[in-house]
Amino acid sequence: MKQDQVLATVKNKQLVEKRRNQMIKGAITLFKEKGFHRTTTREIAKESGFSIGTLYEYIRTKEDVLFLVCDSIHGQVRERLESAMSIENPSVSYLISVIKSYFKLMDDMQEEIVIMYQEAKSLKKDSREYVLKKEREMVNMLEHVIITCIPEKVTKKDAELLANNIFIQGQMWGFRRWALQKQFTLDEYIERQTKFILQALAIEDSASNEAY
Amino acid sequence: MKQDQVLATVKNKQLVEKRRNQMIKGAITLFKEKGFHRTTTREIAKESGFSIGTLYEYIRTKEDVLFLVCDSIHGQVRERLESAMSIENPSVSYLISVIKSYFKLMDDMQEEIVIMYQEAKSLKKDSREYVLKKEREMVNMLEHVIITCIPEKVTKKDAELLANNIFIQGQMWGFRRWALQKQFTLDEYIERQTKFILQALAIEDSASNEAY
Amino acid sequence: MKQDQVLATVKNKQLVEKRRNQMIKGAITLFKEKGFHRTTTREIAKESGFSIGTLYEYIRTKEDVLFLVCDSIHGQVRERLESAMSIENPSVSYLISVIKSYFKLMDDMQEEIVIMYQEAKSLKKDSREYVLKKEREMVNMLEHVIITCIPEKVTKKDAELLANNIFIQGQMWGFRRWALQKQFTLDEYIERQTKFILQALAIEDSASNEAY
Amino acid sequence: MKQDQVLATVKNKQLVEKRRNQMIKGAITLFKEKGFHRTTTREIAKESGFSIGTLYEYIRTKEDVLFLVCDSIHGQVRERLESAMSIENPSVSYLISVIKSYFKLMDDMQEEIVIMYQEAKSLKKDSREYVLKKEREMVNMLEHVIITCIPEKVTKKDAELLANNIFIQGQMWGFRRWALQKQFTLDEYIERQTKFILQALAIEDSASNEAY
DNA sequence: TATGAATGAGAATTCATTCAT
DNA sequence: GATGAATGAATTCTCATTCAT
Repeated sequence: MKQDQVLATVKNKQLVEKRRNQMIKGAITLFKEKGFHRTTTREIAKESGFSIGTLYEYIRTKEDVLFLVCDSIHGQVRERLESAMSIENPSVSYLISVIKSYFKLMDDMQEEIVIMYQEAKSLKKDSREYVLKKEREMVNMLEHVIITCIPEKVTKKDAELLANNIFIQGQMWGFRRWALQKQFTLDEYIERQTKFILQALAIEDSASNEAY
Repeated sequence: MKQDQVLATVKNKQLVEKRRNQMIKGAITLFKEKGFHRTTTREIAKESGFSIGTLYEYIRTKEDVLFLVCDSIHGQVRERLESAMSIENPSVSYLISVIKSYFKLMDDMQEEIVIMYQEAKSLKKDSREYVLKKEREMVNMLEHVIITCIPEKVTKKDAELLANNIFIQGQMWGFRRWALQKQFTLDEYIERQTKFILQALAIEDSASNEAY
Repeated sequence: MKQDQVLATVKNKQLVEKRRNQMIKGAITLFKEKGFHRTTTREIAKESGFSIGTLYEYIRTKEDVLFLVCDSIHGQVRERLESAMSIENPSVSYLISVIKSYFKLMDDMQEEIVIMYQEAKSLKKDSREYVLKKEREMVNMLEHVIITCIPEKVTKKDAELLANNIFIQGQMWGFRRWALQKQFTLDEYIERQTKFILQALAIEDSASNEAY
Repeated sequence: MKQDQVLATVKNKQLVEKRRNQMIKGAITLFKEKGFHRTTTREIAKESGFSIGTLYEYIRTKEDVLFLVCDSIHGQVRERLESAMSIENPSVSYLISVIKSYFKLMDDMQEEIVIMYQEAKSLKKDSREYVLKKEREMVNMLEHVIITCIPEKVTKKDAELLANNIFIQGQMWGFRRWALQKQFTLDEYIERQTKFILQALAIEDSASNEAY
């Protein structure tokens, strides 16, 4: 984990991890409410259950908190995505199930995703690139599934674009919830988006139906 | 235009419009560089070519600048989208041309779109809702084109989802440029996304090819 | 009148007087509401019925407005006090009637008096001294009445102190209205204060009763 | 003490009290010179011996400083008045001594009294009412002494008015010092005012003389 | 004379960060 | 390791005053 990019004064590794988790939890709660810029370090410290002095024993700057938050969110997303992908053999229905898992995951983590979207630009170059790299890895995971599941249906570039499309359609669910969640239930949304994807690839509906 | 939601001390309407345009231009330049929060009102005034005092003759609060910027961007997008849509009879190739225009538009306005995405949440409730309403209208325009061009191919809900997909795919081009613009030229991106869309609707490729 | 201490750009004397009267009227209205410091020159101009530019054709600084206001209030008080004093022969009942007139006057001008009390210290040295001199003149008028009406009852110093007492008892009526005006009607207040004054001078009550 | 109406960020109660006392001292010095509105928070901080940041750890707004100052002055006045009143049996000479103490007190605190008079109106409703209530209590203390010392000489209403008169005659000494302190020494002022009061109540001079 | 747009010094307040205890 | 008081640069916003038209 590249959490170590963020320097702590405290040496005890376990303690650092424990405190940072408190911090991330507290910060996410606050960032959801008021965003990064409108949240003060004092508030983060308080919400995390320790003093402002202690907060600064575990980070160097306020931006570090944002980085830890982004990193943590990515970690969670990745972990869950990996666990959804680890087992099965490549097949259309496996692809469908991965898409479904990903969309459900995005539903669970709506607010975290919104935070990342809106605040990541406040990271400074290095951290931002690190976060983007992580994101790219996730898109690559989707791309990989597409390629392995339906190799004869897509070119590399198709898969790439498709992976990006799926990726942001998942984010869109949370990001544009005020528009989408009025019109669709999550299952409906998943079903329809999946149908579009499969049809775009000229994959028979039957496969889709089976998967459900 | 609901620019009048923002109160000015200065009475001369023409002057207000002129100065606000200077202001919007200056602010966009700065917001592109450093975002809304990191830009100071003094910088905005300077970049706009007048003093801080003058700035505040034309707005009430810093947030007003953001609102004016968002409103202006929406206005531009809408105007160009309308001019791309006004003329022709509904047809598949017309649909294709609208999609193309929209994507090109999003390419032109990449940075403005990014600003809106990342900063609109800093608007307070009223303004935010106003901006969202404008956005919804634009999605509706796309939806309307879809429905009128290929009525027999889509249900209302299909059209709705599709319009949202197209909408964010356009934004994605700017938003995820670091990923996409390495892999695709704009034309390639348009062509491939269009292909996916048409195939998803089981519309013959020929139509697509014709349009190009 | 020493209004000429305040310089105007405009030369036409009549116009200057007219505009200044508008100005004083407007300013008093506003000062009553929010005090001198919380009132802006723009508000004064607006309330007076002309533009900020015009305002500054008739004064040099904001403080000038305050001076004009204080001067005007004093002028009014003095004028009314003089008219209450001009006619009669000295006598106890004349003294009583002057006291009564003065208290009634203070009742009429409560708010103006409060303004003067609270804001005069914002005048700069010169103006403040001028205003204080005017005030002293008014106390002198009361003192003069006392001395001429009851020469055998008071020494010079007694009269002086008494005049001051009466002067501030009149102001107190407006100044401490939240306390006094709950407990006393104006007439009652006048009657009781008069009684105290006369008794302090060992003047028979009969005189007081006659006067009423 | 209702100093707690003013919120501090700092938790240590003793420190809060210490710093606020520094602050009140500094503020009074400055308010005497230039009044509340012309004094900046930075000046207050500097005069108090700490930084502007520290100042704001102990208050929320500039107005809080004014409230603290008024509250403190009232506290001092009350304390001294109470200590002047606590001991003796009711009697005319006791009344005389209380009046004397009060006038001496007003002499000592002239400038503070002037501050309160001129600036209290800048407090917002809640605080202003709180301050007025305190003032009323002080008048009540005087009234109580009057009633207990010379019950057969005054009605309730007489006592009430008298207490108000004494109260403002004390304030007048500082408030109109430019007029009074040229003509009278403090002792002379006290003696003469006392004489007027007693005569107004038809109390023999002998009592007055005894008391001196 | 009248107007009102422009100016910028100045004010209150915030908040990330440090450091002595 | 933990605390929280202290700091002051930075920020938003105001408003008296000027001056070209």
